[in-house]
Parts: sequence; structure tokens; C-alpha cells
Amino acid sequence: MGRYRVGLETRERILSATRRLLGEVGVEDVTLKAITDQAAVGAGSFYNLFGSKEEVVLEVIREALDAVDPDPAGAGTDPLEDLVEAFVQFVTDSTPIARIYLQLAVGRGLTDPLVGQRLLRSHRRRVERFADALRRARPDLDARDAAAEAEMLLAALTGLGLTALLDPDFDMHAHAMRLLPAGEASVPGT
Amino acid sequence: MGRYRVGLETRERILSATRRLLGEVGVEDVTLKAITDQAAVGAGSFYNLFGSKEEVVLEVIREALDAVDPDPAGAGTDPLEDLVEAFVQFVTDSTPIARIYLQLAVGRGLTDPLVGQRLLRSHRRRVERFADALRRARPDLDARDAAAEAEMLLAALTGLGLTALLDPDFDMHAHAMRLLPAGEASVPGT
DNA sequence: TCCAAACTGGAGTGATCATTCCAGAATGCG
DNA sequence: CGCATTCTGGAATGATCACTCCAGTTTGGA
Repeated sequence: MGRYRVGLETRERILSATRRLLGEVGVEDVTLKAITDQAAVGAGSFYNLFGSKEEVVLEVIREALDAVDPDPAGAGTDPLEDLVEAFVQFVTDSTPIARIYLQLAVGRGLTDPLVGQRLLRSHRRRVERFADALRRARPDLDARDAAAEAEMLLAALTGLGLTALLDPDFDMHAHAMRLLPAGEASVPGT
Repeated sequence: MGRYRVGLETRERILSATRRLLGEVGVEDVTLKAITDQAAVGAGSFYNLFGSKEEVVLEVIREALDAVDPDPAGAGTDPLEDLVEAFVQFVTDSTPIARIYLQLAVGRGLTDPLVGQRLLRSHRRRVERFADALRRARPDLDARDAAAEAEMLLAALTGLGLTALLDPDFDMHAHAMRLLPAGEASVPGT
């Protein structure tokens, strides 16, 4: 199954075209013809490199899912502020991928049980990371309260992200900053 | 265009079937056959009553959009608590319609500029209502702060709603109550 | 009771897609 | 070079849909 150089280049062109189209047209409405036209490639070439349309779409979607949480291995060192900042950057800088992510979360996650469960799992993992960061910042915090507050933080970020994607003028950064405790530098706990 | 009684009944059966299917299968994947099968009706009967598949789908979607904000005329009398409670009820009680609403908001709103703008307008109206309620509860609040806080509140509610729709065990009510100023918690009947 | 209008199911139509097939061109290892 | 392997476009295929057509049935006002 050794590939020639031109083949790998074509592969990249197809992935790139799919990435763009998913953000523009949406996961549901993307056609093979649109992809192959955008990539300037015949259908035959496409199927020489990919097994199906779904395969490319899933590949790009996997990118999108991974991009929300760039460092899933990073055990528990990031301060809360960085976690929030990372999410804001994900939405504002990777707009097309963020669009795909949200489309997937809602369009597919709400109707396809498998996608829904996968999303839920990754959501819970993120809640834990936020809760850990919260307790590191405020050691006086009860574990249960930290979890609830983390859930709320993520919910707010998701909601703000949605608004930001709908409204290009929305200043997500400013709003997200309000979620952080004022004057984070020194908050003495008991 | 006078309709017979049986015709009106069939119409209702079709609308009801569409409502159910949109929540289950999703706006994009619903087929005419699924609708007519679910409603136990032939294609001919369907087109005797509706002009197109889109017409029924839009009818149901309009329901969903109206249901988020049950009293758009209600100038400014509802206390904050009621506004939050109404949203929680929308998600937990009208689950299928809430699903449709979110699917529409994200799936279509993110790709179709017209839908996106309509959603944004209704969002801004709701932010205003929340901000008004906030200033009524805490008159010391700056108008700018009230708006920002209202934006946050709605974002958090949307995010929590999304989680609730993905996770049947999620206690949205409990989480939403944390959004209200402490001490204000109303307990309907636990 | 009469009958025009409304209702009915389902076979048929045409459009849109993803996917397959294939013959010829390009690639790069020996 | 030689040549097996990979790449290429695009016509052909078959599946899936929304929608049309129509012959027969039901409805309900006069």
C-alpha cells in the first residue's frame, strides 16, 4: 500500500477542502462533488485514497474534537485561567473547526447515541480538569462545589462560544474573563 | 379550500409525527417516507394537505422557536427566577422541541446566515429581558454590568441545556439554581 | 338522496448522490 | 530504461428521495 508522493499531496488537498467545506456548508450538506471540485480532483482519485466520503468527514471531525482539548494527557498542572483562555482561543482562532465541533455536538450528538456518549465522556473529563484547577486556586473549596462550579464554567463557555460563532462582533474574550475570580493573583483561603 | 374533518385530523397526525421524528432523527435526516409511515398516511394524502416536506418541518420548527420564549410580549415584569425557571422547564419538559431548537440553532444557524441572524435577534431580546430583571433585583447594578451578566446567565443556561439534552441523568434544575443570587432559591416541591 | 369537492394509497418520475469501473498517464525502484 | 504499482478523470451504476398523478372512495351541504 505504499503511496507515491503525488498521492499524499492529493490526500492533503482533499482533507483541506473538506475542512473548509464542513465549516461553510455544514456536516450534513457537504457533497462528494463539492469536495472533489474544491480539491480539483476526480472521483476516481478520491476513492483511490479514501474508502468513503464518511471516512474523510470523520477524519476532519476527529481533528475538531481533539482541538477543543489540545493536551488531554496534561494531568493537572494548568491554572484555571489557561484552561479558559484555551477555550476562547479555540473558538476565536479556529473558527471553522469550532463550527464543526458545535455542529457535531448538537446536530449529531443529539440524535446519534454513540456520538452523544463520546461527547459526554469528553465533557466529563473536561469538567474534572476544571474542577481540579478550581481547587488548586481555592483549596477551601468543597469537592462537590468545585465540580458544580466547573460544570457551570464550561456551560457558560459553551454558551458564549455559540454566541461568538453566531455574532462576529461578539467579544468573547472580554466576557470569558468575567468568569475568572477577580484579582486571581492572591486569594487567600482558609 | 374548505377542508373536511378527516383532512384536518390527518393534518394533525402528520404534524405530530413530524414533531416526534424531528426530535428523534434530527432535522436533516427526516424523510417523507418516515413521516408518512409514522402518520399512517399515503404520499398522496400528504401532498393534499401540505405543499412540501419543508412546509411541515418549518411549521414544527416555528413551534420550537416560539416555545423558548413563551411570552415575548411580556414587557418587563417577570422576576429573574421565573425567566430561569422557564428555560429549565423548556429543556426538561419539552425535550423533543428543545432538541429541535438546539439542532436548528447550531446546525442551521451556523451555516445559514438568515437563520443565524434571526437567532441572534431573538437572543439579544432575551438578553435584554434578563438584564432588566437583574436591575430590578439589584438596582445598584450598572447597566453595562447588567447586560454582561445577563449575557453570561443565558450562555450558562444554554450550555447547561445542551448537557441536559445529552445526559438524561443531568440535574439541570439544581445547576440552574446556582445561577441565582444565594438565598433566593425557590423550592417548588421536592 | 345527490354530487361536487376533498380525501386516499401507492405506483411512477426525475433529480441528486455516493460509489464503481476502467483505460490511460505518471511515478519511482531496480 | 523497464515495468509493476499507483494515480488520474469522468462516464456508468444503482440507491435514495421528494414529489406527481390518478383512479377510486369518502364527506357533508343542499
